[in-house]
Amino acid sequence: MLTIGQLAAYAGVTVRAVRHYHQIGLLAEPERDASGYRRYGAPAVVSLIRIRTLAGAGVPLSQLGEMLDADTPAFAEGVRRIDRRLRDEIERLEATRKQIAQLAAGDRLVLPPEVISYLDRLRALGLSERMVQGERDGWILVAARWPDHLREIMAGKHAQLDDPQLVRLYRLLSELLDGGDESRLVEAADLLAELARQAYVPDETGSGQAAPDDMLSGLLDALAVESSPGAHRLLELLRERGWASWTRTRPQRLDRQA
Amino acid sequence: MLTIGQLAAYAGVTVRAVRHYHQIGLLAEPERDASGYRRYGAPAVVSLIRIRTLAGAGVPLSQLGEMLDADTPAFAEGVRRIDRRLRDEIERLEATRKQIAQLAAGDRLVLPPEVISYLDRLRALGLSERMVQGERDGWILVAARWPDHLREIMAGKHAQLDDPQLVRLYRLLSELLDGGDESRLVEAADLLAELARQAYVPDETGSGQAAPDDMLSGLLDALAVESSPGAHRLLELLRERGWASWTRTRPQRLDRQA
DNA sequence: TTGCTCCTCACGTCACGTGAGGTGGC
DNA sequence: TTGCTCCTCACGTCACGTGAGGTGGC
Repeated sequence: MLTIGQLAAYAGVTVRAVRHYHQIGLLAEPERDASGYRRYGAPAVVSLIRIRTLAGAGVPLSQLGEMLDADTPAFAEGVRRIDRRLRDEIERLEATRKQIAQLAAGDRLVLPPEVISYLDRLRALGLSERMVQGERDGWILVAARWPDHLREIMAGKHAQLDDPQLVRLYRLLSELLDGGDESRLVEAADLLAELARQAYVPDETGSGQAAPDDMLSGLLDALAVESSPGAHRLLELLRERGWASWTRTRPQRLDRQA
Repeated sequence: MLTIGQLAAYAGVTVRAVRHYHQIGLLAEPERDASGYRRYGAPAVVSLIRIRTLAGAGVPLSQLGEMLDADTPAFAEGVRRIDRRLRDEIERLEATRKQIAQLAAGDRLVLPPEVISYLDRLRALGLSERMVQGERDGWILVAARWPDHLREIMAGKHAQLDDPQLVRLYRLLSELLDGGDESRLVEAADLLAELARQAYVPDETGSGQAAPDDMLSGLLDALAVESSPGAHRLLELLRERGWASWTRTRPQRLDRQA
């Protein structure tokens, strides 16, 4: 017969863990010897190993009792569910490995060269430093969240700068950020509405569905609205022109005014 | 600027988690707006994503602060350590998947056929039912702990039954379990010592180093000593014949008397 | 006799979850 | 006005860890 220490060592757990399983009723309390010590037989070892195997697979102890009591088909179904979760968890850890590697390779989140050159191009177009910093913040967020998609998204962004209408819009937004007057606001709103009307947007990122645009654009919009004084007014003007909500219909456009 | 809810949603965490990171000083408290609401900028998003990436890799929050503050080489070293742990964890989960599959495939720990046939052979040799049940318990333990090695170990065990000396030993131990007299004990001890002297043991399992023999034999010894009245006496007799400790020197032998 | 194992409370820990009770924004 | 978000305590949870104080086995 085994003491609790021998049992625990054999199953690779602590003595405290075994006592815990007794406490919550997962493992049956064995007989005691003359000194009040618990004495275990072979079946206890088997039970404990089954408990550890399932718990090691991530099954909560509270659900584990049911599984052990389940009949064969129910048990098999439980095993399938556990196996799916294990596969998901392994996938998650593989993805985490890549992310961690990116953290190290990216020299602690300095932006990749394609973003740097993009920002340089914006500067060369005469946009204000404030506008460029807003852009920079946005791209840091994208790089942190979707490092794998950054390259293709940037390719689209670079191509976009070849469109004179968009360049004009950027310049307007930049001036507005620096406190441009009402006439600029109206011009920007007209341009925005026109671009929206042309359905210019779908190809704008050059990446189609690559990035989860909704959340990102919502985020950047939120950052933009609070940081620029004219943003609320611009939104109003846009509404007058028939675009109830910029974020929902054309999320990529107003990101640019951060 | 972002509210705590937007920040949390973007990083894929709960609002409570963000507050928790503030509480323990992992994430800097941002400015508050007129209503006392926390307002976050882009850098907070980046910090939060880094925290989540590392925490998702299993780094304890208490160590995470150091990592974020570390300089580049120290950070790189930390990343390597994390990556090793991630690989280990993935390996562990893969192994767990196999174990779980065994649990289901083994129809809830019914013994595999090669063990059943082995036990049948023991019965055919005239061993008592008590002896066979002891063997059964032992093999259940082996099957639960080293399912992958069971097949090769059993092959060795089957071969072993072709040795008349070992069969003789088994019969003696079986009789002793059922209350055999002193003369049987002496005979068994002589036979054990002789088998040990012949260095018969190293090939006994037929599997070399396949199973972690020490722990298993220690366990089975413990189960055996308590369950059979003659075990202590047999150990004494064995000591008289120059075998100070059966478990240490020839662990495979006395397993058989369970 | 010393050191190790065992026993039972019972509080601590880690990373949040979950109301409790109240205020602010659309 | 209603519903949703935000705020601060503060207790709860999960799976044990960790002494506290005492007894038993070699």
